[in-house]
Amino acid sequence: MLPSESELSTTFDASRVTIRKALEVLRDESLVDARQGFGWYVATDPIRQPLGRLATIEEQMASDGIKPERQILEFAFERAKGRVAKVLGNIQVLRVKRLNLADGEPFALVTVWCPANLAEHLSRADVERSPFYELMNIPLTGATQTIGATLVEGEDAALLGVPLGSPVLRCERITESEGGKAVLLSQHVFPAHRTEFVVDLPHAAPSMAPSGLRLVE
Amino acid sequence: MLPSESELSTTFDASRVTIRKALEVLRDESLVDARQGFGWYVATDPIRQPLGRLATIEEQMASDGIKPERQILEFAFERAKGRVAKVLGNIQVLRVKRLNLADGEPFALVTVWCPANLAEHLSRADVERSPFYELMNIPLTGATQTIGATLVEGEDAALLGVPLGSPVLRCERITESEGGKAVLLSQHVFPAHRTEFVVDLPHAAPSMAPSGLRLVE
DNA sequence: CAGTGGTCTAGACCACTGG
DNA sequence: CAGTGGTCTAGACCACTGG
Repeated sequence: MLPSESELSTTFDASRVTIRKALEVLRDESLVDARQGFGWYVATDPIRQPLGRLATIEEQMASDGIKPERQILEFAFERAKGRVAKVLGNIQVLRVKRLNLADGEPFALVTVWCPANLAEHLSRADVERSPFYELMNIPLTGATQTIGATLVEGEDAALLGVPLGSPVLRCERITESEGGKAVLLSQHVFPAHRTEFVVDLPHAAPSMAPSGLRLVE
Repeated sequence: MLPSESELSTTFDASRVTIRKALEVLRDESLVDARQGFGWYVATDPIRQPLGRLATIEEQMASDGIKPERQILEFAFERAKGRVAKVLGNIQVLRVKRLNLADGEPFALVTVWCPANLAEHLSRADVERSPFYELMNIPLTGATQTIGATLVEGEDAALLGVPLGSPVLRCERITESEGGKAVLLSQHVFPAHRTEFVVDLPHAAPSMAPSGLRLVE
């Protein structure tokens, strides 16, 4: 259950009309629902539930008062090759390369590959506005992620605003849909001086952005 | 134009908020639209007006009982170069390469370039579903087109289903917005055995698909 | 019964359009 | 500049849920 509209009104210092407007937006997205005389409650939405509810690095940032931003660097449909073809199959994919910013500072360089047939509805503005896993029209059931460290190479250094050869965390995540089918492959590069992982779960952290990642200082 | 919200409010003896709610329902149905400081008006798809009203090759086909289809081959944001940079400027552009089909048979190979800032709202599905000029959020005021003939090269032959070295019509169109600013560059390749141009206008045919083009037999 | 969401009102301030 | 839509507020009445 959510707090009542009146409570939310006082909590957020907004009129009840404005609170309702916000709630109705969420209802349009099937995230919440209401019954007259009963109240608002979280909707049991099968699609986004599994992954969407979990804390992402960006939600963490938001709750810390840090403003997360995305900046799309590349957005292209192309044929999968190499590692991507191995994971997603030898098919057409959408590749999105983006820079994640925290308070205007780059903190992650992310490339996401998605089978083209699952990405045809996506615009460049879509992926700039929302995390990828909020945009998928299929249920995401889990993900596995590997974490490593390397020295930053080439243009990645410039994009992240760190010297060439700086240490970075390098992650790969494979996100799966029902039946264990891989539907997203992503690679993430984090400057090591700004970020560290906090891994405290035995099972893989199932969110698009590493849920165990934390900004330091 | 509709009466203003205030007028409607007094006319129907309802508060402005209620009037707005009703209008927003109609807007969701694309029946009306509004511009701040201007007013509410019946939605006649003003975007598509200037060019969209003109007969396109696809409308001609439809009226002939031929089923037009588009098949997107490439959809990528990239830096303009060469001819594209010369026409649109040295900027990021969206490049879309597509195959146009008539009753399942390829009849045109089209590449369209559009400045990225005018294309951020477009998905691959969008450009597959609709002609480009219906998707632009700015008024299109005109276009100039050149028509030539060459021999088909490389993969274009396979895509069009014609032998290597077959004759093709090769067109380039520059579509402009207000102030004569070029906002679309497109190149079209038509197998000569299936198509011919019918040019009967002194001024350039201002539609995305050549309005003077006709399928033969 | 007290508390809830559903609906509505009158009024306000703002950014914006067009003359 | 007066008029517009976009957004917000404080307050009201109602039908409804659940104890």
